[in-house]
Formats: sequence, C-alpha cells, structure tokens
Amino acid sequence: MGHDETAIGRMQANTIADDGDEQKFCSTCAFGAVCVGRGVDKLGLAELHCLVEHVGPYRAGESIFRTGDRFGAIFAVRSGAVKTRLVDLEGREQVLDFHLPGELIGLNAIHPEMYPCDAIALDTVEVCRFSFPALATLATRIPQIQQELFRRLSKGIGDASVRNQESSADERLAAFLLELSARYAARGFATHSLRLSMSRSDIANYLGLAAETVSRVLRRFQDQGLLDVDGREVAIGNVTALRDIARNLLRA
Amino acid sequence: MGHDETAIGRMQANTIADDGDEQKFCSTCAFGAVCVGRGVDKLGLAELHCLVEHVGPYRAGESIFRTGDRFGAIFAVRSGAVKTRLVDLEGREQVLDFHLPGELIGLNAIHPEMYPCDAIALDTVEVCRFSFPALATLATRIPQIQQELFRRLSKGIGDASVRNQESSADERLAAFLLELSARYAARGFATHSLRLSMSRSDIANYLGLAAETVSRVLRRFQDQGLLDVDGREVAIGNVTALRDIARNLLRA
DNA sequence: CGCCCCAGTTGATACAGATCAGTGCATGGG
DNA sequence: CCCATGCACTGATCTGTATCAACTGGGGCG
Repeated sequence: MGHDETAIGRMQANTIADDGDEQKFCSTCAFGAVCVGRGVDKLGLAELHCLVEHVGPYRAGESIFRTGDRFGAIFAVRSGAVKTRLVDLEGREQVLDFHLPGELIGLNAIHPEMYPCDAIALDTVEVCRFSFPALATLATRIPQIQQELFRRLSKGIGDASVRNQESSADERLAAFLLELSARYAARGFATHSLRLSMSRSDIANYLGLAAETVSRVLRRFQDQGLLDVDGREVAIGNVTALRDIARNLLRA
Repeated sequence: MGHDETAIGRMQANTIADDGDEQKFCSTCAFGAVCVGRGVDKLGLAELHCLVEHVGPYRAGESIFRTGDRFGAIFAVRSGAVKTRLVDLEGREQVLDFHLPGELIGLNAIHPEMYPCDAIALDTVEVCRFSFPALATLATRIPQIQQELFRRLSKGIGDASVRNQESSADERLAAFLLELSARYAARGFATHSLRLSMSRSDIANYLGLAAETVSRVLRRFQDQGLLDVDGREVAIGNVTALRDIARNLLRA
C-alpha cells in the first residue's frame, strides 16, 4: 500500500516519482502484473527495476514522443492520461487511443522502428521509460518477461481491432464510457464516477463522430437518467442500461 | 525458386504441401523474413523448421479455429485467403480482417489464451501451424526469432489501429484495394490485377459499409476508368487516381 | 475588472449512405 | 431440365449524423 492510488491523478509537477518499492514495484505500473502476479523472482525483478527510467512530469499538451522519432523505448503511464494521434498532411488530427495509468504506449513502434504516432499528455503525466533493446535482452533471459511482452502486444492487437465497428453514436459512446470505467476500475479507481481527461472533440474524433453529436448524446443519456454529466465529470447512473445500448460493441 | 509462386492460389485439395526447402524454408511463409533476410543460422532454421506443422487443406467456409478455442498455436497462411470475424449474440457477423499467403493469424489469442475470433477459409487454404509454447521457448534461445515475433505483433497493432478512421465510402474502398494490391505484390503476386477471395458483403462488413454501397462505388470507379471489375477479378487501371482518393487513409 | 478566447452546447439544414425492394445470373441438386 | 439458392447489381426512399451557425459560460491575462 505504499502508494495511495487515489492520489495519483492529483499528482502535481512538484511530485518527484519515487522508485516504488522492491516488493510491489510500481503497483500502478505496466509491469506490475509481471512482478506481483506471476513468478518473476527477486533477481529478475531487480533487473527489470534497473532498466526503468522515470520520466516527466509532462504538462498537458506536451508530447512524450512524436511521429517519426527513432524507436528506442516503450513507456508505461504512471499518472495522468495520454492520447496517441496521427496528423495527416492537411493537418487534420486522428485520435488513435487514450492511455490511462498502468497502460503501455509505444508498442506499435517496434515494427517500423520509429514511433508511428504522437503521444500527447492530456494533463500532468509521468511515465516509466523501458529501453526496448534492454527489455528484449532481459526477456531472453527471463521467460516471464518475454511472455508478458507477448501478452501485452497481443492485447494491443485485440483492443485495436474491436473498435472498427459500424455502429451508432449511442452505441459508441455507451461502449466508450463503459470501457473507460472498466479500465479505471481495473487500476483501483472509482468505478462509476470518472473524470474525462480529454476534450469532447478528442472523444468525438476517437469515436469517429462530430463533437456536437457527442454533446447531444451525452445530454440525452443524462435526460434518460443513465448518466450524471457535469463538464468532464461523469457519473454512471444505470450501468445495465448503458451495457444494453453498447451490447453490440462489447464483444459477444 | 523451388516454388512456383503463381500456382499457389490454384493449389487444390490433392496437393500435399511439401516441407519447403532447407535454404528457403517456405518462401511464402510468415517466417521467411526471419530465415532469409535476417541472420538466423542453419541450426536455428532447422529448429524452427521442426516445430512447424503443415495443416490443411481447408475448404471454403471451414474454420481454422473458432472463438473460444483454447490458444495453442499461431498460424501462417500458406495458400488461399482467410477471414477473421466475430459473431455477436444476435448472430450478426463482424469481419475483423483478411489474411493472405505469408501472413500470420492467431496473434490476438496470446493474451486471452483463447482465440477471440473465428478464422474462416475463403477458398482452399493451407496453413503452417506454429505451437506457441514451443515458439516462445525457441525465441528465448534465438533472439532473431524473438525479435521477429515482437515485430509481427507490433505491426499487428499498427495495422489494426489505422483502420479506425472516419472516412467516406470512396476513400475506404480505394484504400482497401490499394492495400490488398500492395500485400499481394509484397508476396510476389501480380500487382495491378487481383482476385478478391471474399464476397462483396464481406468487404462491406469489413469496411463498415452496406454491400450495395460497395457495388455502387466499384461501379463508379469502373465508369471513371480507375478499375476494371469483372466479378471478383479486379484490375487497377489508374493507381495514382486511386491513391489520391485514398490519400487520407494511407497514413500521412 | 473586464475582455477575449475556447470548450461546450443547442438549433436548423443537408447529404452520404443505409435500407427496402426488385432484377439478373450463375450454380447445383432433385 | 427445372427450380431453388445465393451473390451481385440497380433504383427509390429514408434517416442518422455531419455541417453550419449562433449562443453560453468560465478561466486566463492584460
């Protein structure tokens, strides 16, 4: 418990990230599962610990990496939220994903050996940097780490491919909120009350909708008693109804 | 050259897949790049060779694996084409992707330790089966193989996330055709003339369109002289024009 | 303090593409 | 041989959501 989970979102620039605790090793960090859940021994844990570098804080709008940067490391979000996005030739933005504490970014950069997107802090963000060559080398010696990397990468594929659905604005938004809620819950945050770190237009862009549509749907959900929306604070009032609306998107 | 590339699509059920050739090791196979291009030594090659199992042929409509099957192996398509899809509770299908010779399927099954989708043969299909535990073990000993797996997985994430765009039917179809063409070309098939193994409704479903829209757009492209469409045979007449239409989808 | 600017919201209108309906054309089985 | 079946195509309508436009409120800064 060395960490106070609920305080993470409120960390400010003056907070210097500590190195975690040898037993728990960044309970909010991406590799928590490697260390806590599965059988990585003390030695492996120590080695993994060695190659982590804490970076940040970044302020809202700053980038952790940018499209075309040479790939050298993957990052785990420690606190705050990050969006990944493409910007096309005409300057139009395309939001690829949002990343919450404990999630990895940069996995899609291994193949092209450069980052294929920008990673932008949405609020104050701290990350762990894992040098990828070092991590890969470690992975050859510690199968559990290799396995965890495979798992993470595999999950990345699964997550990315489920989104490509033809579906209504209602479905998309309901699914989006439920997924965010679940991802926060998985990290020990409150389940039914969440703070959206991203703007309406980021949400819209991510979901392939217009910002106005997001507003309208949220409004309607509120009128129907499914949500309580106050700016970027959202409280989910009726989970089952939301789930019902989203059911087509939430994987059979 | 032991293989006649152009014959692969025409392989019939009576063709027993040979084991390739020690030097080339399945030039159409997914791990060709490991063996030919990068520095895997004879020994590593032989070991990789050992854990491959040739499976098939499957007939059109048969499944290589199904949603929920316990995960044990990834597969490389040797010949034919495969679609991966979800079927939701109401029985509606959602096409996730198409896989051509040389491409890997099952990568998204590592994380949940079960296949999260069906893999269905679109025509006569032969595959290579790689036991994943064996492959992972081999990867700890042969870094090039580990590296190639990381790369493949990473590419899978990149490919999946680019698709999630808000875009017009024209853009989607142009991009789809160009991508198919490029993927065939990368495997040594004819570049501007291709046979669609999948039905119009599979294409539509994959692209998030109605089948009627696919028909209409193909028709219009043909009227504009961009394509020559004859059933499932498509010849690309004006690549640059198509590229121009698709430009918003083809990664800045 | 007051101004500006931007995120968010709400309303009116337009349009791309879904949906419905029907035709043509192969293929295969009785 | 004929009919059933499934895929592909085309035309006519309908609708969800984009788009355009106008308004609101709050936060930062001169």
